Amino acid sequence: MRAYIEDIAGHDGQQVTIQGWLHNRRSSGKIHFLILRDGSGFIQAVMSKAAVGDEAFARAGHLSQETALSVTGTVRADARARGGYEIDVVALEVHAESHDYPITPKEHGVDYLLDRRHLWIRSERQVAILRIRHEIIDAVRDFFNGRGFVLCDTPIFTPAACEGTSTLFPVPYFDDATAYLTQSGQLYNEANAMALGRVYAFGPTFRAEKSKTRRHLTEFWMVEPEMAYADLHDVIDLAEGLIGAVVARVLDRRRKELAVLERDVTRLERVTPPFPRITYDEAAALLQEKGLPFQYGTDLGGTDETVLSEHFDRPVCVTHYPASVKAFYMKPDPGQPDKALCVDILAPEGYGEIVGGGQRLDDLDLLLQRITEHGLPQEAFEWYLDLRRYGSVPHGGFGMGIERCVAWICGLEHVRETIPYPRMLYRMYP
RNA sequence: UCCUCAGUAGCUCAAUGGCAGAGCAUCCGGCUGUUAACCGGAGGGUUGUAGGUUCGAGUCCUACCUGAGGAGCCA
Repeated sequence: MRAYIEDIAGHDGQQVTIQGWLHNRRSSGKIHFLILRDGSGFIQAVMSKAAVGDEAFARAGHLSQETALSVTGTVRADARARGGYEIDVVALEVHAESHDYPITPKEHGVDYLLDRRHLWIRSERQVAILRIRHEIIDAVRDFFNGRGFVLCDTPIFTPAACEGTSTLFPVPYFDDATAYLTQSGQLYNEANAMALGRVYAFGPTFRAEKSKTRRHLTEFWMVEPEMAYADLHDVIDLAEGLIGAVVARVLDRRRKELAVLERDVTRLERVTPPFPRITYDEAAALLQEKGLPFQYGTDLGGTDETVLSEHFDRPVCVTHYPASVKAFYMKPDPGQPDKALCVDILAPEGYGEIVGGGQRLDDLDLLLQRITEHGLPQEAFEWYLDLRRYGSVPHGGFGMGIERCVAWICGLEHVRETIPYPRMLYRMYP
């Protein structure tokens, strides 16, 4: 009977066939220990010379790392085994050999591993990370789908460097036209929300910034919800609920993977709403109190984010940034027009910004004024301005970066391990 | 674009300016409970590239290349 390693506990005492690859092998004269992996897990198969005969035993002694094989044997609970079960081998079939597999069970450098990312993802640690990534994405979808949000994706090709701030990737688009890879579905999301009420987009995002830090990729995934008839508090409540639900889901279903990563789960167990909410002014005071060379009125830098997020034991919501450091479409606070109704959520343990969003500017005249102030071409935004001409309502939303979220929940040093094939400033292979 | 660090065997790393080394991987042999198994043996080198200093350079100097971390930048 074919069985997957993740289901092995349900086959105790039965004879099963595992189809997979040889992860590692140890040998002790008349007994081989074969560590198998099949994508769903890892398990130790025990092959004794007495059980399979001299010839088959000798052959198994030469199997190399990542040989594709099927192993048939009896499942047996064993306290000595990691995972609690082993397989006593009665037969072994090799499907394809593997010679000189480059990733040995010893240490390797980052550059070496990234050049072999297509093989690196076979390792136990990388499999754990990618399964947690899957769980996070699944939890995000369930969260929105269960709250009446409609998945409504936004285009990857966009017509112009719309917001005039971040650097975009240009792409030839027939004849003499140039398209740009999206840096955010934000503007289209607002149109979608006016059509469907509550929507979310979930797709890749591209930034051509020459950023070379542990928090940056040139291609990353972002989930962006947007709600009609919503204010800043609704946006913060939603983001808080999402983060709480995602962390709870991973803690509930991916304990094993977190253990592989040696993640301190007590730090994650504390991540329950409500999260602390502070204003930009309060954050600035806190930073100055801690003696950081922070200049009031500017955006928070990487160090500032790290210090702030380490000050709290759960994600912290920072609101009301100066309007001047935020995008043109942010709605100013009626009580203090120089501040924007925006929120950034900083993950704890120094992981920095994972969410950015706020309430959108819904007044036509003020939006026109902002477009002018930012030196943006009004004609490119006519469709966006239409949203204010035909039944404008208070609305808002946010974007959450999946890779930063995965890095935080997994406790990783760098976002490059959070996506199967990271795209970075100087790396596009494999 | 700038700053810092690194580049030596397939991999991870040693080597005071004085014979190019170890562990792992590979191959051969040993071991019936191993957990990155262990023990013994063998093969494996244009020290990133190009110059320079020196009796002598992996080591010091210059330039370049490649990578890493950070800054700037990044709603």
